[in-house]
Amino acid sequence: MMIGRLAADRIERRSGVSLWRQIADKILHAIAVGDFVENAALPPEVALAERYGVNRHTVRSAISALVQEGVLRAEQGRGTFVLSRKRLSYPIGARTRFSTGLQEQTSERHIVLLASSVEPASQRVAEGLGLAKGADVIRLETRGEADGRAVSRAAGWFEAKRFAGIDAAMAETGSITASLARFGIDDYLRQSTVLSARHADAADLADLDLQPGAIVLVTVAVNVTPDGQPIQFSESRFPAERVELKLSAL
Amino acid sequence: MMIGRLAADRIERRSGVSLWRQIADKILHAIAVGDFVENAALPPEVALAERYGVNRHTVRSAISALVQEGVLRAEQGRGTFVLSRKRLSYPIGARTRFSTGLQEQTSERHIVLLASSVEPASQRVAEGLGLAKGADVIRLETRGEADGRAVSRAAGWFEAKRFAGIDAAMAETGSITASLARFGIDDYLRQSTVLSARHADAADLADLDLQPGAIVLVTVAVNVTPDGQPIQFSESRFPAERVELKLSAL
DNA sequence: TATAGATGTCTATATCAATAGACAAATTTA
DNA sequence: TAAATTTGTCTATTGATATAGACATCTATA
Repeated sequence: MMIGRLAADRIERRSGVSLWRQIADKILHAIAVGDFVENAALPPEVALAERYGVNRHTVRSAISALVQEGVLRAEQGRGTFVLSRKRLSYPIGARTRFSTGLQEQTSERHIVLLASSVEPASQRVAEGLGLAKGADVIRLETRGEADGRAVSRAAGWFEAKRFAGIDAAMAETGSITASLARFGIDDYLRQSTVLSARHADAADLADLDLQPGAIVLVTVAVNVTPDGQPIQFSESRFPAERVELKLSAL
Repeated sequence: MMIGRLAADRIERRSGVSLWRQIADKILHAIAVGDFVENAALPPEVALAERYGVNRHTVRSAISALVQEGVLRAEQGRGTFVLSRKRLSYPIGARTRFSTGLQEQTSERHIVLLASSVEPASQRVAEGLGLAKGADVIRLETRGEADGRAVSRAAGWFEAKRFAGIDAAMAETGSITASLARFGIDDYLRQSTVLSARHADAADLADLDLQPGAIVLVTVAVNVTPDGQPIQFSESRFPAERVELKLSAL
C-alpha cells in the first residue's frame, strides 16, 4: 500500500483569500500547535518567505497583521516574537459551566451581560424550550472573558413567565448558574449541543475583538433540569484562534 | 436595559478576504440556514448587490465561484437556482460510528481507505494510545463519502502489534467497526474528543474537494474498549459547509 | 408581440495584492 | 570595532479585485 503524503505547507493562489491572510493563518496555526513557541523568535522573514514560497514583503504583510492583532511583536535587528498564549480548552459535557472548566487554565474569568430583552420566541427557540412559537422569552446577550481576552459570545433564551427578573439576577451575579439558583434550579444538564463553524461576521468581529477573516465555533445547545424540563436555549460563539472545545464525559 | 442590535449583513473590506469570497460564504451560509431554499431562485443579482452593499459584478464573481463548486446553477433570463443540499448533521457521542448516524439523512455512504502505513508513534499519538513514544503504530488515512460528496477526512492510529493487518481488513470491509470486530473488539466507546476549526489547507482542499477559503472542523478523539483500553487515536476533518456536528448523549 | 426582468458580455478606471530590488537602521556576534 | 543578521522603508511593476456604465441575450408575462 502506498504511503500517505504529508500535507504540504503550501498556499492557494487566486482563491479570494489573499496570500498574506493565508500565511497569517498558518503562523497562528503553527503557534497553536506549538511549532512556533511562545516568547521565542519566529524564523526570519526571508526564511518564512522561502518556506511558504512567497515574497518577503508578503510575509511582512502577514506579520504586520498579526502584530496589529497583538499576537506577535517585531523588533528591528532582533527578530519577531510570539506573544500569544495557547488556545484555551473549553470543556463541553453534561455539566457545562463557564467558570468551572477554565479555572485551571486561567487566573481570572467572568461573564459580562451586554444586553437583555423580552421578545416572542422564534421557531427554533420555541422548539428548544418546548414553548409555543411567539411565547414571551427573555434573551440575555453575554460575553465571556478570561485573562482579559474575549473567549465567548452567547445569546441565551429563557421562558419569560418562569424566569422573570433573570436579567437583573444575571447583571448582579455575573453567573448563569447563580441566577438560575434564584429560581430554584440547583442543578441543570446539557441536553443537546449542535456544533458548526463559520467566518466571523461583522458582529463577531466587534464582540470578540477579532480581525476580519477569523473563524468562530458556534454551538447551539439546550439545558434541562435533571428531570428533563428545558430551561435554557443558547447560541454561543467562540473565537477558534483562542478556544478549542473539549467534549468531555461522553 | 438596551436591546441588543442584530448582526448586520455587512462585509469587511481590506481584510485579506476578497469581497466575492465573503459573499460566496454568506450565500452558502444562507443556504445552510434555510434562508435561500433548495431548488428556488436566489434574489436577482442587483438585489443581492444592494443587500450586501457591493457592485453587481462583485456578486457575479461570488455566484460564478459557487456555480463552479456546483452549489448554484445560473440560467440566463430566468434566475440563479440553489442546487446544494442542507448540511449533514454528524452525530458525536459515546458510540460514534460513521455509517449509523448518517443513515436517515443520506441514501448512500461509505468510507474509502486512501492509504496506510506503519510508523513510529508521535508524542500525541503515543499519549492517546497509552504507548511509549516511537512504538510502531498503523496509520489509516480514510475519506467518508455520503451521496457522492466528501463529508470527512480522517487519520486513525492503531497499535501495530495488536492490530497487525487492520489495513487489509479496512480495505476489504470499508468499516472501522467491522475491522475492529476481526480483532475481537465487539464494542468500543468514545473516550474523549477535542474540537477545533481552521481554514482548509492545501491537503484538505484536495481531499475534501473544497474551494480555497473553506473552513474545516477538526476533531481529535480517542476510542476505548468498554473496560477503558485505548484502541484508536484519530484526527478527523469535516467540511463546515457540508457538515455540522451534533453532540449527543452528553 | 411588446415589455419587463433576469443573466451575460464588454470597456474603462481605481485600488489592493504580490513580486522585485536596493538600501537604511538596529542588534547581535565574531 | 567590524561583520553578519534581522527588521524597516522606499520605488517600481504586474496582476487580481472592485466599481461603474452600457448594452446584448434570454425568458416569462402582460
